[in-house]
Amino acid sequence: MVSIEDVAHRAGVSVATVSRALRGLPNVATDTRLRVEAAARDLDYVSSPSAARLAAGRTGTLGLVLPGLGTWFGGRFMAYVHEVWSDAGFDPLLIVVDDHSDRDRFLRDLPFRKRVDGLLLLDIPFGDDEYERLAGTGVGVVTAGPRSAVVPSVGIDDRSAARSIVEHLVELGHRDIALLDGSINQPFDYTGPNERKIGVLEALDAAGLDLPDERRAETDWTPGDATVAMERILDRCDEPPTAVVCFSDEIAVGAISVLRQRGYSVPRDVSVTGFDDHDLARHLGLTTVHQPVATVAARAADRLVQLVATGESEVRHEVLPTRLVVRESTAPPRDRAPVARAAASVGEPGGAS
Amino acid sequence: MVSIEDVAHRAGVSVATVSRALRGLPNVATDTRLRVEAAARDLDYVSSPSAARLAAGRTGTLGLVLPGLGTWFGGRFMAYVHEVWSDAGFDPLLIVVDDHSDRDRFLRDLPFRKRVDGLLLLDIPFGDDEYERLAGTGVGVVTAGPRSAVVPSVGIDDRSAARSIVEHLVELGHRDIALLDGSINQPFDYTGPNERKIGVLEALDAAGLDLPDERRAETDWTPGDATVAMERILDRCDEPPTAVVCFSDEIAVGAISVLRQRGYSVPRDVSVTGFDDHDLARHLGLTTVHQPVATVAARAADRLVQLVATGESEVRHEVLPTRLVVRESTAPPRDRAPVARAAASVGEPGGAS
DNA sequence: GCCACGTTTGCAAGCGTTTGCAACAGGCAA
DNA sequence: TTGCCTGTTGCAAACGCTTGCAAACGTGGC
Repeated sequence: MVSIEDVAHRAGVSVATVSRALRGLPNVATDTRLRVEAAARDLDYVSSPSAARLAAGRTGTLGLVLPGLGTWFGGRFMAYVHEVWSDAGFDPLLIVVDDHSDRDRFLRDLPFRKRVDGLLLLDIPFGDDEYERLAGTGVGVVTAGPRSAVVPSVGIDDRSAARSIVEHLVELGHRDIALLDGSINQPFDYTGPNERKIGVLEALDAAGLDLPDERRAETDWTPGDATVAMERILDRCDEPPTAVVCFSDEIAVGAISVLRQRGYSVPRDVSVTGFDDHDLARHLGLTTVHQPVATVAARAADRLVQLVATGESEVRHEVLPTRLVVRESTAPPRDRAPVARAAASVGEPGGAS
Repeated sequence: MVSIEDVAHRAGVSVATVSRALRGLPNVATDTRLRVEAAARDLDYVSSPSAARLAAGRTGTLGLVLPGLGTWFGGRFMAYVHEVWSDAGFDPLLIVVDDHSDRDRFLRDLPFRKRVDGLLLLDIPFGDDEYERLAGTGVGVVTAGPRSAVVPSVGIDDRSAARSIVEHLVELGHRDIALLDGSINQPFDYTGPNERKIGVLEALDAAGLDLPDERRAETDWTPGDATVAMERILDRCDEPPTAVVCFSDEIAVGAISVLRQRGYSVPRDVSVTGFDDHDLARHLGLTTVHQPVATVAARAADRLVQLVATGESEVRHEVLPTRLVVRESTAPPRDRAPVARAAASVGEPGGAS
């Protein structure tokens, strides 16, 4: 293994100079730099991150703390963050905080100590004192989603986004609206979903509508579980709802599949809305709220890089716009004639009744 | 920052003993170990990975080289690998090799040197000499997908999986089969897709069918591009195909959306098949091939861990089973009556004509 | 021709571990 | 009692870099 010392010998300078030259520090004469670079190239030298990190006292690593990569959103977010961080010369360290015990352990053990220079917390809310505890370890902290007084954040306005979905349905004339919440089995109230819930309730309230318990069910964010939840709602209601609000596009797909199996046509009998604007949503004709995952992720990632680099400490909150995207899964409710409970149209993928 | 030395003082032993005790090495007396552990706990000590790595000459990191995290498959794969590796105490390092220039640069610069102990190559095929070059850097190498004589691998039999899809269509009576290939804009022939192509051609051949150019188009694996490809096929063919084979479920969704927009009913007018068994495939009623992403990823990840730990060098190839999953997007072709070119049924998400 | 000054370079002390080797303590057989 | 062996421990040398400080080296102004 060729080390910095070998390069120093070959270039006829000290290791200190090699270090400075190769990292592009300013106080190196141009011809020296050239000579060093040539030597490094000749020897095919690559520097050892471990050694550099130890010596410099930085980890060159940033932590991304998120609730699982299983969802479309989580995977996407991680991809964008990765890109920004690698470009900035940081290695990402993934920390999955999936349930309550994960969260407790995370907070108790602070498992990122000596491993990261900064932390990006996605959608996992903490109390102010908990943020203090995290920041108290000396790492920079930025959140994507949760807003608090102590750490900067980047996010969307989940509440008003959710409101706009419901308003859309109300405008179409819906009054019997059901909610497929995403929170069961979840460690805690993820900020986003929680805000969405509030938004939905606000909008319903403003329209003079209510949300009886039987028109509401919780899911674990997977389409599979969404089918169970949708079935529960249908089983419990005398009249099916005319519209179903879902907290993610994936949930919406599950809901739609159940509705169709039961012989309801979407959107003729029941309108369904999603949330996210999943890659497939457009091709499935799903009415949803577009949220700029790429931008949120990139901005948050970048903010953390800046914070770590400059040590700036301004607690600024960035809110990125969402956009209601109306597609074919929503329509005015039709007159409440008895629903034709035909068998699901087998052989029709996502097929209509 | 509390260091190993502080712990040593507190426990009244040398740093060497602390190091050994905390790592669970055998040659430490039980009561010493206990004393050390207590001291470490009292001081809230965590060891510095950088220092440990430098001293031990290992990086504690494994590299995952893949073509992007954008697809469902990529994201999923990465998630499972991450889980296995963190449990084994390794940090994953993601290296995205997205196109030809990425690949060249990867091979030229070997950017993982001094950064990883091993490399897991997903679906990016190299020549034997290139594998030699990679392994020549001293890191362990395992592939997921490509098979070669020099490195161990884990994968599926893409070829026979693709064959089974086509056989299914042939059995249903289809003779005009189109192919939505996934390879345009791709850096190179990803192993999987390439094998799938061969499988499709083999099966068509065996059935005495051919695949004229106009019934074949390439996509970049996104549903959006799949729509373009599907349109191209429809525009070029006098008669539309009665079945469309797609190289991923995401491509299939794009294809279906175009078909429906053009007024074809799936599967009544055209059958469509996917590949992967995407989370949503079930709820979309998509006929596809299930491939065990979780198992492939976990096995491959684990194989690399073993290889790095033990230095074993057996080149074994593991092939995991796939399974044809017939759902509602395929059916026998209907008689070739002129197709009713009705307008797309607006308001029907993925709606049938 | 001298001095002060800015630029470039080298010296050497870390950074916090791991690990080969030697030392040491007891226990046991001779 | 002595010697040997096993099981524990400590010493100290790496590991390969970064960086504060001081020295060396011009340079231009006087």
